[in-house]
Formats: sequence, structure tokens, C-alpha cells
Amino acid sequence: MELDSRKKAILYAIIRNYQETGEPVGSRTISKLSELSVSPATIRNEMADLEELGLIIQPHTSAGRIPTDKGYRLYVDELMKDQKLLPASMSDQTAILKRVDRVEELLMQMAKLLAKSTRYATMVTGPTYSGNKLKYLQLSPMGTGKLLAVIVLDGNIIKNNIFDIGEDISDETVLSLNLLLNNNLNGLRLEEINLGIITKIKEEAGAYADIVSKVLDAVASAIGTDEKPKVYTSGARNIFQYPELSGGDTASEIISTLEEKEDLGAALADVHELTDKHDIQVYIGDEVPVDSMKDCSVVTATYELTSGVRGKIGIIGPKRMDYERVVSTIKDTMSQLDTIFKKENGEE
Amino acid sequence: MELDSRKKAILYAIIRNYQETGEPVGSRTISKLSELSVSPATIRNEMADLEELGLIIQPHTSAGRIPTDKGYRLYVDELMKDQKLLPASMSDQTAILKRVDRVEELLMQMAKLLAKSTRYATMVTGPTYSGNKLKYLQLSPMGTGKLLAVIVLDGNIIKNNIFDIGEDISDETVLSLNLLLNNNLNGLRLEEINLGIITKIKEEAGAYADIVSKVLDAVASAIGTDEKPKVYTSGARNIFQYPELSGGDTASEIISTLEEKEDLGAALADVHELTDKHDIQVYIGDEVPVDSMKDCSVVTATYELTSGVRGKIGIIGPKRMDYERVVSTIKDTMSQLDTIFKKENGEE
DNA sequence: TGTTAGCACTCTGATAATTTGAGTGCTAAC
DNA sequence: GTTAGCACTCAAATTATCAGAGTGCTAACA
Repeated sequence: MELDSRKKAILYAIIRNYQETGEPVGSRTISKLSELSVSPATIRNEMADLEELGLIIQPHTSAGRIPTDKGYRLYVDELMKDQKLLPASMSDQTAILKRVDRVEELLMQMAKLLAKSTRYATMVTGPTYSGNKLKYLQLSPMGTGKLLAVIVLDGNIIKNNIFDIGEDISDETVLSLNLLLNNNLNGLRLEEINLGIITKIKEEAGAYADIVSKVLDAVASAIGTDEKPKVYTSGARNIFQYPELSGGDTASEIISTLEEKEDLGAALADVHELTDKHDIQVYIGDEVPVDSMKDCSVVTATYELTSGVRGKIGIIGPKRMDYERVVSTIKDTMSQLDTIFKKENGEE
Repeated sequence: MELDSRKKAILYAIIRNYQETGEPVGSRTISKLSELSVSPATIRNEMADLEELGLIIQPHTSAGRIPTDKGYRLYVDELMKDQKLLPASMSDQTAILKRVDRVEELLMQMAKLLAKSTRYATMVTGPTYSGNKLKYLQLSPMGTGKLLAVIVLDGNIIKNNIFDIGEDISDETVLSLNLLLNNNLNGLRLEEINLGIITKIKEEAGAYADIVSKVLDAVASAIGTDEKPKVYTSGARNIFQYPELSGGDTASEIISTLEEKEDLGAALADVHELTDKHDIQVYIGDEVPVDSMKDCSVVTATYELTSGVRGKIGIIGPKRMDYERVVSTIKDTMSQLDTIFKKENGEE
């Protein structure tokens, strides 16, 4: 059986209507709603075909139809239109990303903003700094037998670590270590700090090889704290708007997953090749890589702050979410982010 | 009418029973349950009195009684017994605080632990650093016209700030500024850095007074980011266990408040005088200073990491929460925290 | 005077019966 | 291929019924 254009139109109409109402939609509704002027009976015939194709089902005899996961998939892949959103600056919700100093705050703000404008739950993972360059490394003596290492990465991301070195060293030694380390490491990407370089530095450090070793450990662990990237979430309460999610354990499970955050980070992190511009991906129902969200759909995208500093955002809603609006909202937010960030960088 | 000891016993029994079941409790139940051996009829007479005193009510005729807010208040103030909890190390839930490096992680862990062992929702505010001393201040040139300030407080709390100074300065100047600032500021509490000291430093800085001024601004703003202290929450899902909270909008409101966190921080922050050891306070129903939680009870306590570094924790549950268990769990956790922290400090 | 048994009364919550209405599939006519 | 008509189905809403828990009151009792 072929999917002719009328069947597509009907499927489209069913999905759009179900998105709004959350109720199974019947043949009469479609007949009145859609611009193709055919009788309910005709629609019924077509719907029977669509059901046979596995694109829609009846929750029970004598109910209207609702889309299946497969139906949504087809919708997302082929039927969905590129919706043009009003520029955020002109829309009534004034959902505009403000420039803030700290990346952390910006991401939190982004999560909130997306939650507000999509009216779904959102998550934003903190950026991974892979590919980032070491800009500056500063050691300072900190009391007895301790050193403070301040590590500055490209893009002015700052990390600290205080660690034991087990012995007191003089200020001059610290100074020369600083010099040594900066000379050898500055400008390198973190992956580039390999054994060869480490050995070389140790040789030059002579008697202080041990300390160098500890410093490098400290650097690794300071960076390493971002191995499990932070996840910011917002709009959890929006889950309650959708009866299909708020009933039973589902809501509880979802809220809990959003709260724990670890699972989210892991699930979002797994794929990281950039296909197109923002790498927008749609996961429907069972496709969602988080167990507790198998009743949801999740739309993810990749953002980029500065070159190589990337993270993921995700919008979590019911399967009948308004994919078109979500996608265009994401795009809009991304372009705001681009503007802000290019500008912010440009100013430096 | 007086509250004789039998009435108290009955009230106690009603509250304890209602805590377990969540169902209105009738005279028969009390008669069987409580050790005072009187007939249901007698209990009924007493219950009528308790109702007249406003300590319990009937949800409707021919239902059992449930405690009123006033009833709970009396319970908490007078009836509640000090429950001795098994030491956490011996209990089955192995809810033991582990020592971790970063304060942030420790607090998050504490929120989770409390949520797990009380089975209610929890919140933990980040510490306020008032009273903390400046241990070390480090300026480093950072590209053109920028300085990196690293601020270390007592207890090895580290803050960063990168800021513009509008002009290039030589490494030597930075070095001497470092010296100047450290000589004048180290060991001071943050409130002690007043105009007098600032003026003095500026005078000594001579031509670099402007820069000093900017550095101090940077210090202030780095510290200032904690004016709205961070709030960590956990166990939101526990709300769903209690029908009186999970129905209607209540759950949604609570979850949303927990997620937003700002309101929580504000509400917890308002009182900060330490009355007794941990300053445990119980807010029942309308007493709770957060609107969305008027149907809940909240138990708060103050923790102290190092001297003067204090924050609050809060346990959020239904009004019929097990106050005794919550209080003893808090005490237990606090003493764990003390142990860890004294030790951690001792090691330094 | 406090306690208790007995009893009529009340109200909720569960279960069952009934009704309504939306929606379908099928058939036959166009 | 399309449509009107119609019998049929099923969920959801409405109503009826019933059992049970719990009460308040009264009168008897210690």
C-alpha cells in the first residue's frame, strides 16, 4: 500500500489535532478540519489503511485514532514543516538570552528560557572542554606542604586545585616551576600533554620531578571533574500539564531522573559527532536512551560556545509534543547564543 | 478544659497512627493500640474534648480524627520523644557521609543522604562565608589589559575572577601589587575590609590606585556571587509517596519550588541566629515561610563546616511527617558532618 | 463522677447497573 | 472512488445500591 498525498494529509491532521487536544481524533473531526473536503466515511477508509500501515492506532474500538511512534517518526522525518518563529525579540514572551559572565549561569539561564518558551522540561549539559587549550598555569604555595594550582583554559575557563606535595618548597622554586611548566605547556590542548612532554618537563625539573608529577595529576583531576559534565534542568513542572505523563509513576520517575541528572548526562553524552549545524535529533518514545522517559519524546541539539567547547541541550515532552515549535525554538535560541558568544569573544 | 495526661496519650496515639496510615483514626483503633485500657466509648468522649480544643478534627461526620496544625504543634513542642537512632554505621541503609574534596559535592551528597534516609524531600543551602578570613590573594596578568584574581579564603575556599583594567601593566608591577595587597589584607575577615584599609592601600599603591580599586571590586564580586547562596535539593520524588501532596497542583508547585531554588534559599536564609546546638526548627503547615509548601511541614537545621561557615538544611514532607525520626536523622547527620570536618581540618 | 455497652444515625468508598455518546466498520447506492 | 445510512461497540459518566467504619447519645453501671 502506498502513502499517497491524501493519506499524508490525514496523518498530518491527526497528529496536529492530537497534539492540541490529547484526545483520540475521529473521522468527523478530520473531515471538518482538513481542507480536503471529503466525508467522514472516506476519511474512515483512509484511516483504516493508515492503521494497517502501523502509523495510527485506536486505543479501543469505537474511539478515534492516535499516532503510533512510527507515525510520529514519519511525521518528524517527512511531514513536518519548517516553522518560522517570530524573532524572540518581537514575540510576546520576551524570552531573550542575556549575556552573563559565568558560563554556568548562562547555561542555567538557557535551560530556563527553553523551558519557558517551549513549555516542556529541559536539560542542558555543561560543556566538555576537549580540544581546549591550556592558556596559563599558576602555582602558589599554600601553607605548609601544599600548593594551589590555578589552571586557565582558552575561553577563560578557570579551574583550581589545592594539593599536598609532602614537603615545603621555597618561593623561588615555585617561581621557577611556574616558568618551566608554562613554557612547556602553554598553548597545548589537553590531549596533547602526553608522556613525551611530561618526561621532558620532569627532566628539566631535576630534583623537583616528583612535584611536577603531582602538579600534572592535579591538572588532570581539575579538568577531570568535568568528565561527568554538569547538567542543568528546568521546567520539570511542565510534565504535569500532560495527563499521559502525570498519571501513575511516570511523573515521579521523570522528575527523579531530572533531579538526579547523572543519567541524563550519560545519555546525552554518548553521541557527539556533528552532522549538521546544530545536530538536532529527535528521539520518540522507545528511542529515548533513558529508561524512565520511554513515554516521552526528547529533542536534542548541540550548542557551541567557542570553537570546540560544546554541550548538549534536550527538550523533554510528551510524545505528542509540538516538534515543529520545539525545533524552531531551539534554532532561535541557538542563534541568540551564537550572537552573544561571538560578540563576547569579539570584545576580548 | 485541661489537657490531662490521658488526653495527651490519646493525641499522641492519634498522631503516630495517622503518620503511618494517612487515614483518619477512629476510637476503636486507639482503644486497641494504646496501652491505656479503656473502651472506645471513653476514647470518643476524650476525642470530643480534643476536638473542642482544636487539636484534632473530623474530615467529615463519621470519619476518624486527624490532627490539626495546632495538634502537631503541641506534639512537636511537648509530646515528641527524643528518639535514639541506631548509629548510621550500624543501620542497614549504610547512609554514611563520605569525605569529599569539594564543599559543593559534600553538600549535594548530604542532601541526597538525608533524602534517602528520611524519605522526604530535602534542601541544603551553600554556606555563607561571612566571618571567613582572607587567606591569600593572587593577581596574574592575563592577556592584554586583563588580570586574573584568585582569592583563597580560610578553609581553602577558592574564588576566581577575570577583569579588565584597561591598561597593560608589567609583571613587576603585578608582583608588587600582590605583595602590597597580601600584606594588607591577609587574615582579615571580609567585613573588615573597610574604607580605611582601602584608602591606606590605595595610598601605598600610588599610581596604581585605580587598579587596586578594580581588584577590590573584583574581590567583592567574587565573594558576592554567593550572596544568593546555592541551594541543593534531593528526593523530590518522595513527594509522590504522600497522596495528600501528590494530588492536585500541590505536587507540581512543590516540585517547581524545589527546582527553582531561589525561593528556598530566601526562605531559609532569613533567620540566622543560633539558638541551640544545631538550631533545629519545625515549621508546620501555614508556618512554612514558602507559599507553595503550606500543605507541608519543614524541619530546618543549621550546619557548620568550619567556624562561621554555616548553612541550612531543610527536610520537606507532609504535615504528618515523622518528626521524631527526622530530627534524630538530622542530628545523626550533623554529628557525622562534624566528625568529617574536624578531621579534615585537623589534617591540614 | 467517670466508664461502658448499646444503638440509631451518618457518611464515604466500593461495586454494580444504566445511560449516553462518540466513533467505527460495513453495505449499498451514487 | 465516494458517500449516506445504520447497526454495533465500547469508554466514560451518571445513578443506585450496599457495606462498613465511625460517631454521638443515652442509659446503665461501678
